[in-house]
Amino acid sequence: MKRPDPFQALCPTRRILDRIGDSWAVLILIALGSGTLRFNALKRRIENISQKMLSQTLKSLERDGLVRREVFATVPVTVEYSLTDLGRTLSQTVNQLTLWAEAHIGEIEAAQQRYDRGEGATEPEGRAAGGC
Amino acid sequence: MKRPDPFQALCPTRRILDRIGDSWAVLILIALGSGTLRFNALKRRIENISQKMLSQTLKSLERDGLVRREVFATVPVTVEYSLTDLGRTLSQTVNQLTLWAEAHIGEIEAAQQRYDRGEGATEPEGRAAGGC
DNA sequence: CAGAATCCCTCAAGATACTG
DNA sequence: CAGTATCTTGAGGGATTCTG
Repeated sequence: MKRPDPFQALCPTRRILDRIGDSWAVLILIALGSGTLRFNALKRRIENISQKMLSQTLKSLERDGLVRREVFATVPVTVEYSLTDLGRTLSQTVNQLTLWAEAHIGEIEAAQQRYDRGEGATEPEGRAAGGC
Repeated sequence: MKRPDPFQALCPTRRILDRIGDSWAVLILIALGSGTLRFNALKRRIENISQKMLSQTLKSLERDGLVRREVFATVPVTVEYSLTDLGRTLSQTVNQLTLWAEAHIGEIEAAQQRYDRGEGATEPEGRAAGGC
């Protein structure tokens, strides 16, 4: 049997990779990883996301079966978003990535400074490394 | 201590996530995961990548300390690319993602069809439709 | 509150051509 | 072979406005 080849542009696996490539989608997955959230709560949680991108990304995540959308007929209407079982497994996998990032961010920044020092970096760099 | 918060736009962790978001970078990481490759070999391996994006992405991966570039003074010149130790650990982490993708592509495609069909059903279908 | 619909504009990526 | 240097485009995303 043939395994999916991510190097071929039309490969389904490639499509998943592209979804991960969507920064907003990943942030939503992470945000919902710690529990159900309403639309505006999600918007407040993820700094700088526009409501357009939020609703658009949520819709495509729902379409992929990763996020569940529940509407409650209150006044005004209430909409809750949560991860499906499938979404939860992806969210956990993505979390591995953020763990890697947190563990290795220091090495990466060190490498960058080394690199920039080797090439024609004429600017006196004053960047502070470390957490947020 | 303060943990990195990926929801803040300037967070280092967010920058790593964005790097993963770079589809070409991920494909290069995967390609080099199975061994050293020369520039044009890499280009042949990854369908549809332009030489511009290849050299550009390689440069930033090198800057991040993920990829090692070695030049041999042959005629014409030979350049070999390989993963650093750091790059290898990231490549393996990314591989988890492709494994997830291969395992769940069927569920996702089923969900999409359900959604496109007027979002009536809620039954989880386990049928696999993947494969390139 | 939870979105849909518009306009608008940048900038990332492709195509092409040239070089050491 | 292994790149660099321009030019051009188009679609992704921001800002804004409107609605059930």
